[in-house]
Amino acid sequence: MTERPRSSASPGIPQERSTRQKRALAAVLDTSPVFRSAQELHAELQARGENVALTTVYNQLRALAEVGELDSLRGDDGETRYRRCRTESHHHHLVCRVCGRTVEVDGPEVESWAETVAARHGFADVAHTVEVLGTCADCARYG
Amino acid sequence: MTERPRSSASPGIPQERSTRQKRALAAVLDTSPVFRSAQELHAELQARGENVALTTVYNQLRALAEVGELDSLRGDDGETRYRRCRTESHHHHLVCRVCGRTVEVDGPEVESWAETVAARHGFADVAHTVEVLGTCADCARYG
DNA sequence: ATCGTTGCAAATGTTTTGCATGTCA
DNA sequence: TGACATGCAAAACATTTGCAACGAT
Repeated sequence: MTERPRSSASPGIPQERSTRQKRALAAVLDTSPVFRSAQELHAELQARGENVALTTVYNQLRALAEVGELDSLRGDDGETRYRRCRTESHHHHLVCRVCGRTVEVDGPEVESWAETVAARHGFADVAHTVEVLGTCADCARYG
Repeated sequence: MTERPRSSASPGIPQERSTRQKRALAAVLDTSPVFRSAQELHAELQARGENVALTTVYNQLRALAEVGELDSLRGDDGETRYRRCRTESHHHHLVCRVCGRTVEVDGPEVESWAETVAARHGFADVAHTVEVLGTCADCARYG
């Protein structure tokens, strides 16, 4: 296996390519403040007249989430929902169980509590998930 | 529709029945300190020589969790894991990502933080999920 | 004898994968 | 052109459901 330099790309590092489908999905995600499932996003694309295969939506969402460009959330119904990250820093979510509206919140108390609790039990490399679920003001009024 | 009193049961309230399968599953759950999936529990039953259909395991787990006898947890892999409740009161979990060991922890800070954050945004009927994931001392040493 | 329970088979629903074809660079 | 992306069809999973047979009370 004699190696030979490629023309203009580092070996092994795959190139991202811009496609209509990626752009369309990105556009939908950009205008979507709440978490949405692959199916919902796919439906939205259809509604916009963009034909993108469901498979592709899945593939993209997974890839984007892996790279950290999307926040993902697994619901009780088994669906994974995605949303574009807004804040760079670590944060948590306050989700309305009725309309799905999401507010990003941070919580120094929680961070330090998690650290403390973990340390007390000898745990290292600590990560944590915090989700607060409730009924937002609007939904409580009319729901 | 003339009504007539039944011999010994209130109408509409179903009776629980004790079966070999239920007992077997309960036994496994009793000796299981960590969260386990339906599949794992089913395998364990097989290993013990108890033939219980996977369907039944699923049915039971769902029923038990509904009644609040089991804590359930949805993992990133899409599997739901179950474990017998230990504490009556509200609590959270500190889970070792390597061996799955679980410690139950409580956190007044978190509770009040969740309340506060939700209230600040006008959310009602607040529930929250908190999970701390880390590597426990043993696994960190040898892992 | 009743009526909850079981468990097979089949359905459901989400997500992944194989692979031939399309397309950006 | 050539590597990555797409998308159909089908697989892979976890879980649920229909329903006939079973068994605890």
